[in-house]
Parts: sequence; C-alpha cells; structure tokens
Amino acid sequence: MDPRTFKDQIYAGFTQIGKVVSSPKRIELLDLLSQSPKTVETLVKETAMSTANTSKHLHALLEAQLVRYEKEKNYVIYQLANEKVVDLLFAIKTIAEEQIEDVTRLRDEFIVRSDDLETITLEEWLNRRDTNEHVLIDVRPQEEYVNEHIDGALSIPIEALNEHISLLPMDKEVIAYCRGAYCVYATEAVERLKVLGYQAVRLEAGVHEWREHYHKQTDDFVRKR
Amino acid sequence: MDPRTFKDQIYAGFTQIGKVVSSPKRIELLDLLSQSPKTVETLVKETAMSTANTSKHLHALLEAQLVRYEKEKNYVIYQLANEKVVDLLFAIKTIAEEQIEDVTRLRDEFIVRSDDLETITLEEWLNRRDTNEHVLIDVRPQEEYVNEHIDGALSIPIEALNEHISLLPMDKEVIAYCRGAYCVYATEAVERLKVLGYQAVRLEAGVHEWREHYHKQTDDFVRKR
DNA sequence: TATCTATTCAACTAATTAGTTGAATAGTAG
DNA sequence: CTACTATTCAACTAATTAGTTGAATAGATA
Repeated sequence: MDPRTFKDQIYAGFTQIGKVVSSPKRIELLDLLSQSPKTVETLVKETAMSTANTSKHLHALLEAQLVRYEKEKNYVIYQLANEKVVDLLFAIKTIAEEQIEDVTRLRDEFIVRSDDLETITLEEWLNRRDTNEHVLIDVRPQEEYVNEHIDGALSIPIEALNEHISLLPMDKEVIAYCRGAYCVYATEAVERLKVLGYQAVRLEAGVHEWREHYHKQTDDFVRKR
Repeated sequence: MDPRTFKDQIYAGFTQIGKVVSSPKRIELLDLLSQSPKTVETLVKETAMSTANTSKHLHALLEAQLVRYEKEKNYVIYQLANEKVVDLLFAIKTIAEEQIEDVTRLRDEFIVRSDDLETITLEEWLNRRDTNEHVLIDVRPQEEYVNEHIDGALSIPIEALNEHISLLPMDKEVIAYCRGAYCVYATEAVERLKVLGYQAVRLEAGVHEWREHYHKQTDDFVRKR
C-alpha cells in the first residue's frame, strides 16, 4: 500500500467519528446520553424528533461504536460506549463558543441572561463549598441525578421545583446546576426561586466538569506523594 | 424564543464546527495546518487534491472560522485561527483509535510495523533525555521544524535523510519523530537508518504532545509553590 | 506591455444525507 | 390469544455535499 492510500484510509477512519458530530440532532443525542443512559422514548421526548428518526440516528451512533444498548422489558436503553465522547463534545463546544458568534450570543441571551442573575464558576464554588452557608441543588431529571451527581447535591428536578420547594431553606444561598454551560434548567430554577424570595445562584458546570476537576485533584495528590 | 428553538439554534452552532470534521480531506488539512502555516500549493501537494477542491475546502474552514490567511507575494498562506483545533483532532483520533478497528489495524501495520522496530512513548523519552546518549531528529519538512520543534531536536527532513546522514553519530541512539502517532515519516526514517547500521528508535509523539506535557509541568511547578 | 503562476469562482454531476410515512417486529399485559 | 407499547425497518423525497471542469482574477516577472 502506498503512503497516499494509507493516509486516505486512516483519515476515512477518523471521519467515521467526525461524521457523527456533523448533525445537530446527533450531537444532542450524545449530549443527553452523556448525562445518563436513556430509553429511545426519553430521547424522542427530549429531542422532539420522530421515533423513526431518533432510531435512525441512534443506529448511526451504533455504527460508529459510540453507543451501545441493552433491552429491558420492551424498552431499549442506550448509553455511551466510550466516555471520551465527553471530551469530543467539550472540544466542539469550546471552539464553537470562541469562533461562532451565534453560540456566544444565544448563551448570553438565554443562559447567562442578566447581571442580577448571578453565575458562579466551578472554581468559585469549590472555594465556597466548605462554608456550609448554602445548599446545592441538581435540577436535572432524577434519572440523571441517580446516574451521577455532584457530591452533596440535592435532587430537585425542574418540573418538580414547586413540590419540593419546602426542602429549601430561606436563610441559605441556593446554588443550582444542571447539564452544563448550555442547559437552561439552572437558569430557569434560579429565576423562579428569586421571584419567591430565595437567594439563588447558578453554578455554571455539570457533572463532567466536576468529575474532571476531581480527577485532577487526585492526580496531583498522587504525584505529590 | 421557546426552549426547543433555543436548543435547535445552539446545536446548529455546534454543528458548524462538527461539519468541518465530517470530511477526511478537511481533517487532513487541519492536521497539516496544525504543524505549520502552509500555502495552498503545499496543501495541494500534501493532500493530493485538485487546487480547486483544496481551495473550496479551505473556504469551508474559513467559514467555520477555524483558519485564517494572509497573502504574501502571489501565495496565500493559511494557518489555524484557534489552537484548540488540536484538541478537537486529538479527541477524534483517540476515539477512532479505541472504537474503529480499521484505524488500529492500519496504525499497527504501517506505523508500528514490527517488534524489532522499537517505539518509545513521550514519557519514556523524557526519562531518558538527560543521559546524552542519543540524538533526537525531526524528520518533518523543514518549514514545520522552523515553526515549532521539540527542544534539542535536529532538523533532518525525510527527503533529505541521505544528504544529512553524516550529521548522525554511529555510536549514539538516533531517536526520530514526525507529526505524531499517525505519521509514517519517523517509521520510514528508522527503517532506513537501521538498514545503514544505526541504532534507531521511533518516538511516538509530535510537537503538540510535547508542548502539552511541557505546560502540564509548568502548571505543576506553579501550583506547588 | 504581455506572460506566468497561484488562487478563486461558477456551473455542473454524482453521491450522500436527514427527515417523513407507513408497515413490520418483538416483548408485555390483560 | 389479543391488544398494546416501544422500537426498528424499508421506501421515498428534498436538500446538501464532494468533487470536476474550465474560466476568471490578481499579483509578480520579464
């Protein structure tokens, strides 16, 4: 095999992964699955696609070996087959944030919103967290909380905010997080809580950022010994 | 704007980046530009595409804001507009390596080749490098070496290996590197050197992996103080 | 000035893709 | 066994895409 053929074939291999993220709906599916395994039904509701189209995109992900499934009762539950998909999504989002004006604009307009809707970064939260003057709430669907959540967080899904609101103290700051920097749930929760008189703040991070930080800490610890 | 419209638009934004890596030739262009800025002419030769098609793909990269260009004489020189493209390519390659069998197979067959063609990782090299019992050579085109190279490396482009071979000592180990884990140049150099009686070894890393390591070291240093 | 070289552009073709529709399958519950 | 639910599959359409060809442009050189 000549070098050109080798290059063509190896880049064709890379492209099998690249093609996956060339469709908005497939990126959204991977984003959702990165929070927790989900049935086709759930993915259909979350993405607002037809069942057939959702199934077809999931099979494209299967072919690229990025997801796998198991059957339970008459449901099919899909999950990520490789955790590094999270890094791929992160790389795409970071570049889009820096290079695509629309992305920045949309985020500012719908997630960050206004200055009186306070946002804290992961680092800021980590510095404050030991003071015990706040309560951290996870406003994602409960199955995502059950799959993984930030240590010490309370599960209060956004649809159940009103029912569980009695769990929240008025005298402490309420810090809400959801799927990450492009998820509207935490913004919505903070806005609704503030209207009700709570001190509420949005944490701009999800479980992946938190886990990443946690590993970095552990690595440092190991290296320092 | 309702939440669904917001999601559709934000994922459409991400997809502008994702679409770029859905074509093997565009991944190859980004890969080449990640080594050094290049003229259209050079990219045409490296990718074996027609000039018109190369130009068209470069304009697709321009539209996604991933490259920029400057004109010099009657040449147009393209370069990456965002260094994080390297992270994106790395994420894709890592996943492809783990999930796509063809990629692993091709790499073993054409890069790693046989057991008597010794390969060392970046970590192994970093541990050995202070012993002064070897010489490190960069076998990429000279313009890429000039743009950035591993500290202490000698530039011996693969096409000029025979001419410059007198620079290499027979009594020291020769360690060759090129663009990274999927580049054939270093393998070719090591094979040719071994035939001529040199002790030659392939370093499985490029400037990006080296730079990444260098930053991590610096960060640790800063954090430890 | 005319000529050469590097690059871009416009028009076209063949192939691929996302999405729809409706039928088929497979497992569950009555 | 029947009815129901979740999922997949096949056939089709409209839109997009990669690549080609040949002409156009723009800067450099003679």
